[in-house]
Amino acid sequence: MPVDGPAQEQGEQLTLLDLPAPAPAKGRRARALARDGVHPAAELPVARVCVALPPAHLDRSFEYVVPAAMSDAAQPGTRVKVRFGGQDVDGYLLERTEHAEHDGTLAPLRRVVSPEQVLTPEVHALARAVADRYAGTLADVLRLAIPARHARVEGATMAAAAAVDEPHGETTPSPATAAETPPAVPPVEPAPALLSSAWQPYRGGPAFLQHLSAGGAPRAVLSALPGPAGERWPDAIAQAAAACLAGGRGVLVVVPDARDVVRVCAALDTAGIGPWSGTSSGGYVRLLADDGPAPRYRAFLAALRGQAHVVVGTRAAAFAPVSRLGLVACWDDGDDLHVEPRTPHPHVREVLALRAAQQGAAYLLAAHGRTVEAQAMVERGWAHDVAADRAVVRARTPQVRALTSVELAREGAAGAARLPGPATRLIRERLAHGPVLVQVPRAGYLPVVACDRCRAVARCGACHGALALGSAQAVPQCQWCGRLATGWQCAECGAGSLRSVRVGSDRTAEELGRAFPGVPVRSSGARAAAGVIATVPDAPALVVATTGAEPVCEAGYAGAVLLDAGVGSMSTSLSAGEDAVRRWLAAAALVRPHGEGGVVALVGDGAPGPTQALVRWDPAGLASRDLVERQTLALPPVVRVAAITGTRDAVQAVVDRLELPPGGGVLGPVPVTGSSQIGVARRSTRAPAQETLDAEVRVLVRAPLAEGHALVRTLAASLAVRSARREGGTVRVQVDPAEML
DNA sequence: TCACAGTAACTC
DNA sequence: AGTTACTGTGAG
Repeated sequence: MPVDGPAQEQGEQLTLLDLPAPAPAKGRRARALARDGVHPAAELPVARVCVALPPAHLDRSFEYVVPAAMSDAAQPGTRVKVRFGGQDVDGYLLERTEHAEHDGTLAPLRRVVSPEQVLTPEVHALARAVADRYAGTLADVLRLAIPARHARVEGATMAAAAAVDEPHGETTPSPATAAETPPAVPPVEPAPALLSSAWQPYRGGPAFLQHLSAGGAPRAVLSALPGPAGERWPDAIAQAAAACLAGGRGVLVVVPDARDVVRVCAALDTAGIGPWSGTSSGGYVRLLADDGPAPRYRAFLAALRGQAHVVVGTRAAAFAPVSRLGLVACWDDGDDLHVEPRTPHPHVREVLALRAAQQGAAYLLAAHGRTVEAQAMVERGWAHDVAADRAVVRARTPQVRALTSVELAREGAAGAARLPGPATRLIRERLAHGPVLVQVPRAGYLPVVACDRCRAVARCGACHGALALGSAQAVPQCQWCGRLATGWQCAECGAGSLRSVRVGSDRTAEELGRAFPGVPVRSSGARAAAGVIATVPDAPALVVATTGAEPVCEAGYAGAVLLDAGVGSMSTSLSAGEDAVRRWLAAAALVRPHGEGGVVALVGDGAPGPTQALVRWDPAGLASRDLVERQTLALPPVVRVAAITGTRDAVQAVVDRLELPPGGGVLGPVPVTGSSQIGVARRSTRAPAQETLDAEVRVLVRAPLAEGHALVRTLAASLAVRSARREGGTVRVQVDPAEML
């Protein structure tokens, strides 16, 4: 490989001899470089490079001369090292051109880091579109899209890759032709019985698959049904993948977490699509940050080289280079794990939508619940609503009962208990037939503690953080600064004793153990002793789980109890109702159908809309009503909104420069309180009291959807000015902010 | 007069 | 971001 050795030394020399750059005419450039010993590549001597630096005003390409010695290796999409502003920086070679647009002297590329073309033209276009959609930079998005290089993995798989791509031992692939005509994905013939069984119950389901395998680009929002093994959502996705492969195209599946990746991979196995073996071509790879750098890069390369035809992964996998992409699929788009925590915070649902449009791929959004954004896609006519008839829904789902305080009034005092009589009786009855799931909305043990006399929430005397009580603790501890609240006194009334106002999952498990002696109790959750449990056997047991950590029971739970319905469904967040329904449905979908005795009880006073949506198993109806409301209130997703959060002066400066499009407007600034301030407190060392409450404000800017591009463009421009001028303070921008108000 | 810091501008 | 060029003040 002539990439690392002589080429690098030549680069070093060049910089030493480089001229101060007094903007000579283009003809002189070649002569100057030749005098310095650089021979520009005979063909396409100019490289356009994206430098991997964060500042917003650097979000454009820079041109470099390609030395002849690097010409073969310096292909579009490779990682390169370039001299930029007096230092060596990493970058991506975007394009080779004949002539430079830049008037000054071009510096030479210093080094081609590896000949691997990790940035494909498709992913480049996607990353650009995502940056433009989210007021971010290409460099920021590429940081999310392309995993860190792992040289050993690259080296180890190089020979094998060459062998697969070029059976006759040609080690220098011709990238130009490879990009234009990617290797065809050989059609896979799945077992016919499995081809579409999971799609049969849905109106328009078989048609979607047919369209897909015929090479079309249908778009669907699927209301997933609970079902027997082989017909659950992972099977539906696997069968769609099989249909796509049958048409000779590749597949990308993005799910919220690693557990879902495992489920989809298992379903792919049963659908006749095995894991990529590493030696041959075909099969799926899993692409997760959780797997660590080496396996992750290995999977990335397998997809890049067209060896693996299916990629299953978590949010960053939305950018995976799948050759001949025919289908992008996302499971449960309402899960906030689909929002990238790093700037510019793109959402998988939107990334995949941009990608499907750019690459002519089919689009599948599948979930038990329904987000307003998905509903908007349906009502806008962009995607088909693929759902089962009401009769099928009723046959497949458990009976749902809402045990609200009205329902329980005749129970008297016992009705107000956290686990009222009817719920206890339901659990006892269902335990005779199998495991019963108990969903609790919060982890831990007595997570919120209040004054015993006046019921004010107990807060830390030093920093005002919320107090919590761990299971082995007698003294509550501050969740912000960690101090033990010994000798606590209520700031409101001066009383000295505490009580719990919300009860967590650990405590629930204890209480249930006492209420049902002899019944095994298992706890599942990130903070449970056994962690998150994947599956439980079909045997009588109480399974206590926090939301999102519900184990699957292959035979289905005999019943489920969803506790504290009011906790999640009545917050001030815009999507609180939708989120609550999504969590409830996730648990209820694990329960046997009504015909087999499956019953679900929702305990507590949830908001009426979400409660009805669960009882009627109609999340789309709720989403549709929410969408109407958003329309009348001019709220997203009917309008484009961006939240600008940070120190007051900095936010103000950014807002003042905006050239709002017609119909656009500014809301705020308002002081920020609550969770986003906790983040600040955690980051800014100790002594949070002063700094934390220091003027953090939030401004919301909005514009009609048709002006969304203009809004984001002016926002990006203002941020570019901010970074160029090095304005002080902090500013965070989030387009489509999840939490509002 | 030189020194050094604060700052403005640029990076192919 | 990081580097360099260029103002402006200060002590000698």
